[in-house]
Amino acid sequence: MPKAVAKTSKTPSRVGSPASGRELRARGQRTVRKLLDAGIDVFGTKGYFPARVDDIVKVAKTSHGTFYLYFANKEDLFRALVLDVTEEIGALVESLGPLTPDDESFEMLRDWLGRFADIHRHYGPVIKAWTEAEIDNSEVGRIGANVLGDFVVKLGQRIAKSGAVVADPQLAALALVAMIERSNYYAMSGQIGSGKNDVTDTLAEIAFASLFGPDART
Amino acid sequence: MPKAVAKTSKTPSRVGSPASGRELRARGQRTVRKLLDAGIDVFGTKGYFPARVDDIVKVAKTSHGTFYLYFANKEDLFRALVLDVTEEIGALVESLGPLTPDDESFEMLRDWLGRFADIHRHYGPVIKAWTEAEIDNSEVGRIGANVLGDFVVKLGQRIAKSGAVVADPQLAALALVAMIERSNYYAMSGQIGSGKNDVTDTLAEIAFASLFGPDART
Amino acid sequence: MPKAVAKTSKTPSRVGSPASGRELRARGQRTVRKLLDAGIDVFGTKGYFPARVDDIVKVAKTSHGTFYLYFANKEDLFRALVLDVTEEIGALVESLGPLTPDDESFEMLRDWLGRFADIHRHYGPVIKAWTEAEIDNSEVGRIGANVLGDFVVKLGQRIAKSGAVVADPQLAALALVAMIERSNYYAMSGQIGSGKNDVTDTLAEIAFASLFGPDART
Amino acid sequence: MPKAVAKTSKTPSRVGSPASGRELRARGQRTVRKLLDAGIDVFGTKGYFPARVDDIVKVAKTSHGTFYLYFANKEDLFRALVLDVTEEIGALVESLGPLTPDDESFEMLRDWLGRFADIHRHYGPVIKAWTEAEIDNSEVGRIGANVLGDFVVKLGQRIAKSGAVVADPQLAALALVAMIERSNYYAMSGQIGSGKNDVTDTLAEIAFASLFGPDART
DNA sequence: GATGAATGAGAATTCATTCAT
DNA sequence: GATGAATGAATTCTCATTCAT
Repeated sequence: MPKAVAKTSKTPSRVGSPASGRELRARGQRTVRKLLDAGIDVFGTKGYFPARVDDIVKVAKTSHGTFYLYFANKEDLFRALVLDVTEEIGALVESLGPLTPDDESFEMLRDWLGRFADIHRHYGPVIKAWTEAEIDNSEVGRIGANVLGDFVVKLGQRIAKSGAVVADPQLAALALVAMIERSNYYAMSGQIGSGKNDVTDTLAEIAFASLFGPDART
Repeated sequence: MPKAVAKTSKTPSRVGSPASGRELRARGQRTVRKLLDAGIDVFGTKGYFPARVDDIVKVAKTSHGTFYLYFANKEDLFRALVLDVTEEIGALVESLGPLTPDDESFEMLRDWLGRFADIHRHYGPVIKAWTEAEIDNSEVGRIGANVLGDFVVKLGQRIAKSGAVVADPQLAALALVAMIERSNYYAMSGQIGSGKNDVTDTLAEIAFASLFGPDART
Repeated sequence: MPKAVAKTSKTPSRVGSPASGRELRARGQRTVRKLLDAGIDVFGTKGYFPARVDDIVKVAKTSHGTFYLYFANKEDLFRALVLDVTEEIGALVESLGPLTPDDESFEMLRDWLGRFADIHRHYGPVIKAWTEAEIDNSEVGRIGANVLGDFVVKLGQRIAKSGAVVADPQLAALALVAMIERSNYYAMSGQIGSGKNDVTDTLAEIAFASLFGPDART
Repeated sequence: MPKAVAKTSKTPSRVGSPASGRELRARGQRTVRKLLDAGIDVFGTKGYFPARVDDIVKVAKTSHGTFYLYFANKEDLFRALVLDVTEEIGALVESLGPLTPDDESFEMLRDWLGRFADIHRHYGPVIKAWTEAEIDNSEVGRIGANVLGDFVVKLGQRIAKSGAVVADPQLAALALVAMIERSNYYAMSGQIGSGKNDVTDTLAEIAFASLFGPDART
């Protein structure tokens, strides 16, 4: 079983510019945490653009003034969140093992997809918003693209080495990543009745079958 | 090969509320068309939320006042566009033939995906924005969900009847639809170097292989 | 019984500037009439300021262009209406007979108030709007004030000559005019259940009693 | 003589929706007050419809943003003012004593009318605008009708009990209320040269005489 | 550290008026 | 004479950001 991912409220790796360089005491840390959590909440509920600083502030039960004490603006807070996801997913991607047409590899893939789903469930809102792409022309869009890009490249390599007969491993990887990401998105937004495990199983099944055929695992 | 879909400037099926009920003369029709096309353009360039009525008006080379003569607001114009796509995709979905483990069926599927890609290329911006989900809690989100929903159901039926061994045809269908939609999205937003045909081929390949194995077609 | 007043659709004494000086043929006259009637209607329903040229045009079943063919703007049409009422009321005021503490005079007063009510019923909307006073600093307000002013003066003279014991005949006249005008206004706007005759009777009664006491007519 | 009514700057009973629920500190209260006072001023000067939020804001020496911090829009501020007047007039109406054909009762009535005039002088603009009727179909119109309605009913009861010979006490009350309200209105809008006391005296005189005859008080 | 209040630039919307057919 | 369409100036309203306490 995958080690659960989300340390919901871990103090963020880096905080927005205004506070940068400043050492935060316990109280400050708590406030920042409240704001970040509120961000996940609000971005998830309304989406990136419709989200108002006011909404975040209300959910976090703080004031406007306080918000700008720790973040330069909405995007700044968002960036902080994105960096967190990026890190988590980056680590996950690195951990993807080789693909071979046997049961063991299938299990590995399924577990791995389960961990991906865990991340998605927690940071879903952020991923969704960031998928909304070119946000304000900012770097955020690019970061997102990079993460997915790394994912695609890694999976492409695994496919290439797997001996599976696919015309273009990179493109195949891209299609599979698209499938994995979107399916989890649908699952998260409650558009699917089925639970997480079913979805994960199906994704593993399809990905595996598309490479080695439906009969590769007994 | 299917004749490409988008008659960019076909008269829209339904026009926004303000103009509703009014019979439009040639001139009016031209203006509405200019606005709709400008909408596709601007939504594609900046995304739904950052798009300003002002941008649309500039591209359409009309005045602000004229815009509100035909549409109640940005969302109204967007809805008109969505209805168009919805119609096109709905028709396309209906035309999906049975899936069988032979070359002919594979060709059929690839052609069909090609047509999907055509629609996507033209209405991409709209689909993207609408996929970006429940815009403003409006009905638009729901419409989108329905269209994709129909797609999933139809594909699910085809899979169930195909004799392929999949645990849950509906879930599998959903994953494949997710893959198809997102891959085209990546392709459209230029995040992929490869051309349309490659992407379509790969999608057909994966979808087919996931059902019948990589060796089903000679 | 008073000769009813409203020749609803008589061609207006003077038409708005754009058409001024031009001789109107039958068709034109009909159009002007439709617009004036629509004006009464719309001003009555929504009030002067909230009334839109568009509303008037719709009620009159004409086009925007046509409106401006005959009137310089909303105020111009309104002015035309006001002139009509002004004329009617002016004539009525002139016809007010002497007040004496006898039955005959009471009858006369009641009839006279009945004729006032008739005018009010037909042109009520206009009077109401014009009472809204200083419309756009225009002359319209002043016209209205003048008409009421003439009314007050005339009644003041009648009171002064009547031998009634009132401290200040002019002020008393003003108070009575206020009463008469407003009561009819309430009656017109349907805020009173009672019919026209009751209201007229009551007004006559009060006005008479306030001058000669409740027992003056037996 | 009654102590004049209007504490121009009393804290308003209820504030517009946006601020609702929020507890206002001293500073905020002052701002709301400034806006309300500015409202009275501007509505008085230009009338309800021609008044621009911009005008109010300028008079109040605040910013646009601040206005919308406390009121949803022009109508909202207006409603707040109307509620204030409503309250004041409601209380006044309750305090009207019995009418009897003697000097004391006459004095009472005159004093009472004086207090009415005081309210009218201060809130005149508001009363005027609101009397201008059903503004935007909003509840405001109805509130106004209610207040005047209460007034009419109360006065009607007093008349019925007074033993005066009037055909229909309710209608008579209505006519008198119409007279009182309108006369004060004329007085306020400077259309009358005479001072407040003269007007009040005349109103008392007429009302009294219409019930008991000109000779009821010595 | 924290907060309520204030601000103003930018976006949306309305509507009287003009124009081409 | 009549009309549908176009226009843009004037207004309303929103919301990120700053400020004083």
